[in-house]
Amino acid sequence: MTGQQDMNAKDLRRGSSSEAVELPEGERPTLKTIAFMAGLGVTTVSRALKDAPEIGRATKNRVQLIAKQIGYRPNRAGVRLRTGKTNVISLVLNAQSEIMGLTSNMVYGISEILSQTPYHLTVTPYSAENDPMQPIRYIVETGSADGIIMSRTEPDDARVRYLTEHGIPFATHGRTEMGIEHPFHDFDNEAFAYKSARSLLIKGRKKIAMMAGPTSAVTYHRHLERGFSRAIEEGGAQAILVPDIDVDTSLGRIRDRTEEIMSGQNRPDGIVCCSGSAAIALVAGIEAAGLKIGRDVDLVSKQSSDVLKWFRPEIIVFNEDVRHAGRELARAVLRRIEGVDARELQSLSYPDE
Amino acid sequence: MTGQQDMNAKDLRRGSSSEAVELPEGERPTLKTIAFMAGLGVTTVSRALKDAPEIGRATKNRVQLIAKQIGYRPNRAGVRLRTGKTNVISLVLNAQSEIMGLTSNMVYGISEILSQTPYHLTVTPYSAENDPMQPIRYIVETGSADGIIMSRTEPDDARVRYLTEHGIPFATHGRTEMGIEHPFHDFDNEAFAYKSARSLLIKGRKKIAMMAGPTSAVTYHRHLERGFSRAIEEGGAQAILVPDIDVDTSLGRIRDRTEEIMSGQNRPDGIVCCSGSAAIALVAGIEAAGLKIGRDVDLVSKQSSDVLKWFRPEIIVFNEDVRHAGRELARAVLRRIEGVDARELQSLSYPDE
DNA sequence: TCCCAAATCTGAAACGTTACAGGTAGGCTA
DNA sequence: TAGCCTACCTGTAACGTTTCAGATTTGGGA
Repeated sequence: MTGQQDMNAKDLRRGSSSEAVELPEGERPTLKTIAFMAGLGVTTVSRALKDAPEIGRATKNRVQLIAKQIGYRPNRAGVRLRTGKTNVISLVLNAQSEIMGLTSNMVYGISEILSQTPYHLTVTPYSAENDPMQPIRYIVETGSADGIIMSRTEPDDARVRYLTEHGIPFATHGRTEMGIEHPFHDFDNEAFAYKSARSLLIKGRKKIAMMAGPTSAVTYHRHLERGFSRAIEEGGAQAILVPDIDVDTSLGRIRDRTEEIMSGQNRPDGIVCCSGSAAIALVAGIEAAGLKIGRDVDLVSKQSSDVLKWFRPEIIVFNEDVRHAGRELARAVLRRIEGVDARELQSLSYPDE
Repeated sequence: MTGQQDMNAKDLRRGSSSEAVELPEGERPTLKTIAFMAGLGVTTVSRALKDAPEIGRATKNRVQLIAKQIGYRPNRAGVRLRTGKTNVISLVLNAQSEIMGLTSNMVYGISEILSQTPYHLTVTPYSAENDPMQPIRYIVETGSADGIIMSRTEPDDARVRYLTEHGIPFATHGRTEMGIEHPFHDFDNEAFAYKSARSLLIKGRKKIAMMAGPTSAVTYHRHLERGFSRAIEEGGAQAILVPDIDVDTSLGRIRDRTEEIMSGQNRPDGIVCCSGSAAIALVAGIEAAGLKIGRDVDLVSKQSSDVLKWFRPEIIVFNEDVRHAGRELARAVLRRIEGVDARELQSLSYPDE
């Protein structure tokens, strides 16, 4: 009864004030729309929708029902302006380093998780010429995301330091070595390199080379080297160093350089490669040198799509599930935003044959 | 002089009113900050920053200088709330159809253009199980983007119709056939199929098959068929139909099916393929059937990364520059948002050997 | 001298949301 | 009966921007 009277009183009050509230408006419904329909104040509606304790059970149910019925969705700009919360996760990527499907799978993995939340995903690539800090600084200065996911993590990563200092939630694809605990997901490249080298040793290969990550700059390069060296030492084999090409090198250059090396004196009889597309260029170089995979040399590669599986001649392949990495990273930033301790948001995935 | 006096008067007035404006605030500068510094009203500052005609030259210069000095950037939420303009372009993608680097290159191409504008890029993948309309509807209903870029365009595309009716700017990767003029960028798949088939005919191939786009659903499938048929007819060759596999088929299935076909009676001696990764699976199938590329059968493929260039055995390759497509599409939506006529925003790119 | 127009500038209101600081009604205690 | 607590609800202000409807000043013409 009282409620009903209130509502009428309110209608009148509203109607007489400047703007008349038309109910079946073609516009998007707002809190005001619901408030009018329910005969309540917008404050109450706002609280009812987020299950605040000071609102009665019955009212909550009624408000939530109306909201669902008319398809209410909070206006992001309103929320963002008022609270500063953007509901955006930003993926910061290096535009150069595209290891066959890496970016796409990462994006899809992240989206899988975000699609069940109010979060949107924005993608911010930066080119190699630019400072990797630039997009990060932009996001922080303009407050354009609640959390950041980034790759190409370095042992001493300026971005990690900066974001930690500013208290911005983030997760990295790859680990750091700077004594700062932060959320990450990493593929166990040490295990991959170890297993890869082992599989070559088992085939009787004795002079083994590795095509690693962007030299030393990126942390996983160190992991690869660690696993690789361990296997080499254990197997009493010889490591052949090829420091002048890495995953970032153009495929043409990789092919040419491989041909050179494979035509040289001390050529490897086994190669560990950590990128699917580079592997294809390697094969081209090897064959250009007149050698045959499986006979003169064996090749093990990591891949992040399943293309290499069908590649002939046969390459031993370990899979890195980047989509899974995307899911893990998304989950990690979200939970970090919720305040979960960074140490609980660190995960590793293992090479899968 | 007068200016100076005004400023003092204003400072005083402000200072005495409720909120004291502290200058060296650690917060992000807003219009109010500039207004205070310049001794002007926020309205004037807002107008001065966008070169409105009713503001004096001197004032504009002064305001713009201050803005630059203190690194002012408009608050997106404020603008969005007030004007409804999001400064967001949304890329809507099918998560399944990853034709080797397509997504990444598209994203990078778009970003290249957007990075010089106030626009951000959000990515919204949808899975094959879901209705392709769903993300589109979401964007329109929540007003979460000023423009949309989408791929997998169909001859009669519900999304195109919906967006056109709602007056939302968009650009498609691929053409429609529904009599609606809209911005698009397309790779000339007809020319590609024609040239590809021609190159096989020139090698003396007479029974030619094609691995086309997702059957008939997507427009470019028709273009491929048109170009293909034309070449076949002109060359008096025989087209071998393989309707049960297409680019969306899993690589494993493509390989197996290819082996079947190539082991059969009426096997093709030339194949046109429109996806790089599918080509690799094709080769696997061909070799599994005991045949040799270059001797028993020739293969022409489209590719969107340069991986196939180094693939052995040698495949004839035409390049589709998806990054360029991304740039074109981004430019198209932006100009469409500015109100440019759709017919001026339609472009085609040609196969490049 | 007065009036008008042009050139500049102005405050208030509004977009949709949440936080703050209450307000009211009803029931319970003393 | 008074006083107080609890449960529930409320209006106002604020986030930063742009739009609206003026306000003020200046210069010039009559």
